[in-house]
Amino acid sequence: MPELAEVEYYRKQWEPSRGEPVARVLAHPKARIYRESPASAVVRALEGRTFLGGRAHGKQLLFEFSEGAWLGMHLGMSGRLFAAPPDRVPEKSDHLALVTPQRCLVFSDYRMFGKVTVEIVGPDGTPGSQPPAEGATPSLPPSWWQELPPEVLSPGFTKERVAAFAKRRAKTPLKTLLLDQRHFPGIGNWMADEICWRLRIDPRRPAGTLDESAQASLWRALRRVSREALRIIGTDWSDPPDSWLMNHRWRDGGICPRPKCHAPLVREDLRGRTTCRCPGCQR
DNA sequence: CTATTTGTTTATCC
DNA sequence: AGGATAAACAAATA
Repeated sequence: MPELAEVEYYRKQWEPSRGEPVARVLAHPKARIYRESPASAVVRALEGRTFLGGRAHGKQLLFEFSEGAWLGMHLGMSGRLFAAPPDRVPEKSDHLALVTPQRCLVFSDYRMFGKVTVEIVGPDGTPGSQPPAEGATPSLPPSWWQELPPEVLSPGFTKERVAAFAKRRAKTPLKTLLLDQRHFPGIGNWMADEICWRLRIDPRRPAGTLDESAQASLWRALRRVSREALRIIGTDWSDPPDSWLMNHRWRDGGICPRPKCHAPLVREDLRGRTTCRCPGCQR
């Protein structure tokens, strides 16, 4: 489910525990989310350390703990984060729970397309199993985090990057292009459809058919949708206004919300993903 | 019982 | 080499 705005919302759910010690870590050893870092390693790395807070980058999450411990996370299709009372009895899909004096921080993911990773990073940024010395400088994030592409709302995300990518993948449908996390981190299925719809461009259109002005429009629409989604959904999961395609895309018989269009929306498969478009205003 | 799902990775072919 | 494509992963919900 989660795209960049939902991921940001989930990140915030653990924030109230900033500064709290992790007394106990509950991890289901057989869960597929531990396919990279075994549950035992996650427990060992986090138990007894202090939770220092989290950050989001597109669909990626990174939580920091004292003494250079970092918990990486991807929510997959069905992952979600929430805070519960500290005496919570874990439910079936609660694959990871961090128990602090005040709360139980839960990662729940019934489909288990999500994953967690854990890494201990030395004060010089090198991965190491030894905790840094007392009074050491704060550790840097793991290298994989530092190598992520520029976020869509960051200065590094330029029109030129978008144009170059569209040119290189000229035959790829625009919607498929937008789902590429190496270039558009955090854009998922509904945001990609929303962006194409705002541009009035058919999501099946080859990316190479966009001229310079359409590429610039793409850059703007992508950033506007991201910014507004973060503001509306990322803060408290409010519903976007009905002027957005999103509120109409899943219902059978949905109608295009664009003023003076109101054509029936079409839902069909595009490269394996359900895609919603308006045949009336998207060309 | 069948179809569907807001995601990523991997294998395979070109 | 790198792009295109389909399948695999897994479980709840309609």
